[in-house]
Amino acid sequence: MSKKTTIYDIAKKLNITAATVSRALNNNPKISEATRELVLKTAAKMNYEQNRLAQALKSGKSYNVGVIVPRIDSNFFASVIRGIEEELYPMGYHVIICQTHDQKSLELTNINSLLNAQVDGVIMSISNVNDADDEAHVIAPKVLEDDIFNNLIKKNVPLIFFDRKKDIKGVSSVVIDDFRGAYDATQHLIDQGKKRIAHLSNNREMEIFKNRYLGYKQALIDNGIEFDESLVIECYSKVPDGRKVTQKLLALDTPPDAIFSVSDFSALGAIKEILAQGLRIPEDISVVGFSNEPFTKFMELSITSVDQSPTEMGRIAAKVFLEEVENGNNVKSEKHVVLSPELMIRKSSLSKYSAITV
Amino acid sequence: MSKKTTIYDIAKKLNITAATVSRALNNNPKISEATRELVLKTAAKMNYEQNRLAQALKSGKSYNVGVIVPRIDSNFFASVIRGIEEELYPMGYHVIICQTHDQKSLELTNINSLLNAQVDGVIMSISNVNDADDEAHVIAPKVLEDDIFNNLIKKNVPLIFFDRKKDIKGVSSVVIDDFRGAYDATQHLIDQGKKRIAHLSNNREMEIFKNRYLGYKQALIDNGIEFDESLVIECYSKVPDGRKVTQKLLALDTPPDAIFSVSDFSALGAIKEILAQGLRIPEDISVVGFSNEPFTKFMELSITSVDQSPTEMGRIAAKVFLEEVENGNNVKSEKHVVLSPELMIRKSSLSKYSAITV
DNA sequence: TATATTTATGTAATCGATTACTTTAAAATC
DNA sequence: GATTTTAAAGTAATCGATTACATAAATATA
Repeated sequence: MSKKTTIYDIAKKLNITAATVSRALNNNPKISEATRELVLKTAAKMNYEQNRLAQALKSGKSYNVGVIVPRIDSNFFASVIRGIEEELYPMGYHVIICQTHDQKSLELTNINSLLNAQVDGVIMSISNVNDADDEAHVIAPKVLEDDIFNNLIKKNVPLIFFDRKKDIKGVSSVVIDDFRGAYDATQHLIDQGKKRIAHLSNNREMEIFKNRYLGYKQALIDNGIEFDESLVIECYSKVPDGRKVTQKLLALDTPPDAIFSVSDFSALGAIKEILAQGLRIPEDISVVGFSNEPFTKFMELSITSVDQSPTEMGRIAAKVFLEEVENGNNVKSEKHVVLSPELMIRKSSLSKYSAITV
Repeated sequence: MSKKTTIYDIAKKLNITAATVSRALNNNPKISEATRELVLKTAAKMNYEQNRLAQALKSGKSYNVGVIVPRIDSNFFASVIRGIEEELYPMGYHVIICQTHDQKSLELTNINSLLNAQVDGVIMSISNVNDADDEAHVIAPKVLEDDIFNNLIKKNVPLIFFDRKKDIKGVSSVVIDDFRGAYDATQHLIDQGKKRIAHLSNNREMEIFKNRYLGYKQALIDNGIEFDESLVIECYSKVPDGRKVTQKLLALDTPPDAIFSVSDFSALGAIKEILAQGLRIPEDISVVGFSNEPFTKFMELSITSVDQSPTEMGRIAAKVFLEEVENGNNVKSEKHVVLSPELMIRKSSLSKYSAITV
């Protein structure tokens, strides 16, 4: 009952060979119109469906693409994935999604596992280095940070970074202009009359966080505001972490009058702490986040944030992948796409009468 | 350079046959310890990696499992997926995630596409019927609602529903006790002194929404409160929709003093509308949501909600799948797991001095 | 020592689809 | 009518791994 029909079944029924059936199904020109129609009709009648595994084995292409993200439970990554899917599904590709939960060890495991599954490419946002990694060392003692990706590159499997990238020869990337996003956010705070702007950063070995830091710094300098290193604190992009470090900032002799965070989640933590201490937002302290997560808009006290057009980012990453696949083994030319960020101005930073973006 | 080593390469190098190599790699007992070690060492040296496509073709198992959800951009579904992954990854399975965005047409497309990819099973939460579906009719004119799943069942591909299920012979499911979750939430509101409790429902052709509705109703009856149909409104599980229908509720001659919503998102919409109209929460109106999305805890005005232990739900769904796979073609015995919900009491419904859960 | 029994390996088919190469038959050309 | 060209279909190898069956070599038993 559940045995699947193969081209051999069709061939037998029609008294022709499997080769002919295959040609008919693949629109091969070397076949008569009559047999093609006959095969097509019979195939439909017999409920034939191509076995993609066999096809994949023969062609060396699995039509599966791996997508590795820190977590899918964030609007940003979910939206990027949606963009990727929108672009790849119509081309016959499937997307295998892997989460690293920001653990390097899982990143390694995932890549090997995808490689093993014969994916035709990997689109990923790299993880923050923050696990003890003991386990990883047991599993793969000698694998260094860069070897993870070299493994992919050696096998000629297209790799595309988005958002959290790394400069690796031959690897393309799609990011937003983080420097500008941070610059604009900081400039906005200055425009609102803020003078002592703190910065919730994150691991600055990662380009996105380094660039946001630099954009923030440059905006201060360009406005003649002294840069104060003590107002820059690193913390994970989580609510409790944001809250914890804000506590420290508020305990300073001269606490900040604004906070620009690299993450909406730590920005939310900051807000909770500020309100808990009985301070007013934005009158006493303004807050700006990054990523434009939906909750920033939902909050009663809506949060100003930098939009990264994630769906667009995903679509473009997918397009770059498709280009590389078509290029095949040709000399791989890196492609680097930089999208423009957009500041969404909301209540958490709007001191005056200006308009709210959304 | 990038040609992958196969067992034939290893065989040639060692002057043995591929069969022997295969046996050595698969821990087949019919082989000498000496050759096994030799093969293993050589394989490692030659960077051998098994081609899963070939293996899949031979065994008829792809070691891919499809997971279909309305959207991944919700903590609930993302957590279920995480649970599934935690259980399946160690067993060598990969998870292909598909989103339907609550469109039946996409549900159909996804299932066919997964079938085509030779997945070993499908774990899914069905979609709400809410698209015009014109496109779907063009693509697959005659496919009726139930045929979608029959297609899977006929091919003997294990299907497991979670959360949003449907009663289909031979199909297992993992859900929470929605009736109880709703009953507990409503009872809680009554305990807080509320007497006129509205209910934001959703398409009650779906079991989960029907059961939540029934639980709500039963709690009223058990407490001697008259059930008022005009206080029950259906709306999509989205913020703007929740807000819209709340507007109607507040415009009633006798507006409600509490709202129990089947969704945290529509609950949030309700809260926005209530506050916008200058009413107080929970003094004037209490609000309880469903799903325990993280934002319900994050809000300054935290939202009472029903937790569905999504990670657990995912793990169990995966386990049920594994059981069915092991059972193979044996008579399939349906398995129906029902998890217990937990009411998380927070500010949005806490009139008195009782304790907040989290 | 001859025979029976293990043990280790080889041979070849299989999973389903594709494709270079060949063959057959029909149509075109001289 | 004989020969060349073209169209359509067949043959068989291939992708990489697995495995039932066959065989050879080593060991145990009589």
